[in-house]
Amino acid sequence: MSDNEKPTLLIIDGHSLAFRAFYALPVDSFMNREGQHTNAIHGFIAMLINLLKAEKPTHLAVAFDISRFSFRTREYPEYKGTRGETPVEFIGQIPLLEEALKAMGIPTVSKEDYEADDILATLAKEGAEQGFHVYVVSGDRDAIQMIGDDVTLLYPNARGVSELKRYDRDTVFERYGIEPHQYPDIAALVGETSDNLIGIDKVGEKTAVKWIVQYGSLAGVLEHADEIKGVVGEKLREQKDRAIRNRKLNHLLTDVDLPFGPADLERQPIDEAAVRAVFDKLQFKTLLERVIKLAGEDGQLSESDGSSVPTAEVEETGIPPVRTMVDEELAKWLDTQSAHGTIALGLRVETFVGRVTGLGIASATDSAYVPWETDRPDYVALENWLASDAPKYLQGSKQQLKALRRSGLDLAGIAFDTSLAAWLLKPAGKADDLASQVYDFLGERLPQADPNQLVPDTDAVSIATEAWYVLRVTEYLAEKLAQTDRKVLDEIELPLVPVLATMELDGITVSQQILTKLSGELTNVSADLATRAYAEIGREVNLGSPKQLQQVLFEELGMPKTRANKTGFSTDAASLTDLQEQAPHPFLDLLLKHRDATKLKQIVETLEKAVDANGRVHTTYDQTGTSTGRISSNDPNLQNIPVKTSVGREIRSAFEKGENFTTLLTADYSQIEMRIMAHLSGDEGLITAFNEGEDLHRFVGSSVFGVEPADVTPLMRTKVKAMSYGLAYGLSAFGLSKQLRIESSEARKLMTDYFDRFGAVRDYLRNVVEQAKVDGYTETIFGRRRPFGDLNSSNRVLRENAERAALNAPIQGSAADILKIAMLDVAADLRDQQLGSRLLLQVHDELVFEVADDELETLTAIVRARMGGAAELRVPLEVQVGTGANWDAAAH
DNA sequence: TCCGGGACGTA
DNA sequence: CGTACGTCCCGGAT
Repeated sequence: MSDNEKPTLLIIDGHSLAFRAFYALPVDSFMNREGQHTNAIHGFIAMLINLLKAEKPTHLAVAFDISRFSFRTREYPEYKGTRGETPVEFIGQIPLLEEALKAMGIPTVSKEDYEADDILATLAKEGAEQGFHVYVVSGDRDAIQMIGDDVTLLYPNARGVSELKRYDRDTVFERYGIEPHQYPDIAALVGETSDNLIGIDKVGEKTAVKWIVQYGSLAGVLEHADEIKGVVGEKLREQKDRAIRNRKLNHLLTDVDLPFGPADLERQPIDEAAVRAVFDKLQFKTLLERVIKLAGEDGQLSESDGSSVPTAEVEETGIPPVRTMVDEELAKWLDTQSAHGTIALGLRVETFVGRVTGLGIASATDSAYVPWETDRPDYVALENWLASDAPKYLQGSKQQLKALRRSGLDLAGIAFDTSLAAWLLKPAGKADDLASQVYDFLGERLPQADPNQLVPDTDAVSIATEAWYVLRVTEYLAEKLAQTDRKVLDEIELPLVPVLATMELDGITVSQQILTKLSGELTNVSADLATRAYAEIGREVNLGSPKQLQQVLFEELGMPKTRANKTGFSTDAASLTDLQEQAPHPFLDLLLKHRDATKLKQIVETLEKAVDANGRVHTTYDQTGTSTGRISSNDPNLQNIPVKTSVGREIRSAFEKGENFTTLLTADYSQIEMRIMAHLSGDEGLITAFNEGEDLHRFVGSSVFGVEPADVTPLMRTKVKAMSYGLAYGLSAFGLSKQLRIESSEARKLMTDYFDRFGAVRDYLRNVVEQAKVDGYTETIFGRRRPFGDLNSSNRVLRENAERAALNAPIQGSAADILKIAMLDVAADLRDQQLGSRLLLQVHDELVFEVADDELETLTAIVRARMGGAAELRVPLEVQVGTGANWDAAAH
């Protein structure tokens, strides 16, 4: 029997969810005419509606604790003793909630002397045995032990209750590295503050997991307690009774005697009259509509289709009514509204807990809601339309494309994205969601509709109405966008969306083994360095606290003051290095090394957490993350993986080729920004340097210092290199002198000599800023604009900051454009030639590929041709290619 | 729990 | 007194 044929049992820990809702929603905004607070009830029911829509359970129940006393408090009176008094506003909400649930036909269950979690555990076990797929909703971590092949836990995120996270065996393994049934063993060792259960001192999650993996269970750990070395071992032996007690208490009973079993919990029709009465008493008007509508959709209510918005609203705003459609009606509607796929429609994908639950599709005059259920045969027309080139307008298309792909659907024909367009118009600051765009651009209010919202504080409009708003925002933005930016949107940004989405979904293999080894080593190294550092100053400080370090360095050790910052004096690496010269002290060196080790340790540990069940790490690229046109990478950031030090390169070596691939291939542009400067400035000297010079910096050095290339010393080369790179950032003589640690007079002379030889570069850089002052924006080679407001500011700091940014923008931005074009061209070749090799990473001037068997030669040729030919400049674009089994080995 | 600042990794 | 990012930790405010 496949999972989607199985009956679904949804069971909820009522108290824990109501309590979360209570803290998530403002108490004062929810009160009925009798002065009864209702925020917890409102939040709970809103969440419940979402769950019913998303999971479509066939059976369900809500379990409640009867009191805060149970067999556990009898055995251990301190159990849950840290919990304060129940807030007075919460009192009275639970009975009302139970009343509302009863009216909705939802069974509630509780039992004297037991906690709700015991009831859930019993029902979960019975349900799984009887062929159900069970969803347990609980905010108690002990519920993890219930998870199994047929039991999924939905757990509210730490951040309030706005999202539920799905935990199955795989996610538990990813998160903790153990099987769900082992979780109570971990918790017993670590302790659980919210239950007032104290664990073994010095034992955190990491240690507990290590032990349990090694010895299999808590019993195994205790058996081998004598073998465990160090302070933790002693603590374990001293305090093992705590773990034993904790384990006894956190074990959930699975044999509670209940008056009914899972099969008796079939969903019942709602009692509409009773629901109206209770909801009226609670003054839940919008929730009432949603409950009635939901019952209608599920066929649990005969009348009221509830699927169209009130006509009054239509007259006020011009929003077309939403029609819910499937099957032939949908097929026909799609064909008509899109005029056989020639007219663009607004599209919006509704998701809940990462799954597609519905689609909103809109034309200017009509909108449709399509509930999404897997395995429906009649979506062929919809699937064809989605996968076709028929134009669609979206907001935030990449995320929705990914959701569709995960649900087995493909999406093509992305013809506009209001997020990308708004970013091109104004590339600074954070990207706006649809509601903000509707407000900012149209001046209308769109009730927030976060698809993952567990407790929406307002009623969302239909996803179909959102799709209609996407069309309207598109209309506004399309008119605002400059011709040049429109071209960038159409030819670069929009086609890049599916390329980035694929890269994100593919991910890259990262070796857990290497990371684990590194993290162990770095932990030891940093602990050792810390101990030695403490010895030097005779006390322990938090080496990660700049404030405490200031105390040590400038007050206790009386060192000379460094560069000032807002909190006192800087303790950054440059300042510490300076100090080491002026007032040598062994502490400084140890501190620097400790910083180094802990930083790398953090990076390794962050990466470890990001590895998925398939051993791959998936970043998210932010296409609207920069003001220059670059893309940024986050969660985790794979664009700042260390490379400069040897330990850094070890981290890089953990990035490996995938199992069915022969090698990784990296390709990067050499000196792309300098080449762009040569192109844009037209400086003959620099152009010659690129066309003839084997070693650019040697060539430039010979010119600046007036010696033969062969006579350029390493020192001269270093100076010229720093000068050249600094140019594109607006480096000053002062900055150059500091970086090279030379006199400012020498730095000034270096700059003068440089510009004597490469005068057109100076003229260009000046001209960029002058032109930007007139135009109010800069422009890249491909027409990407970046507006500047502060170039004529009377505030010198603001103005000069803007000047440097303006000077850099066309250079960094053009380089970004070029790599994006290269990515598109390479991706097109890979697709057209049906190759198995895949583009995995982008790091501003570098691409990383995974090479399929027998494709190395073909891919190398494609990469060289496409990257080298991405732009026609007055200097060649040089591409360096390297291969190897891991990212470090593939570097050249 | 949130937020700014400091520090530091990358191109 | 060098551009563009993201993430971690700390510490003070909430």
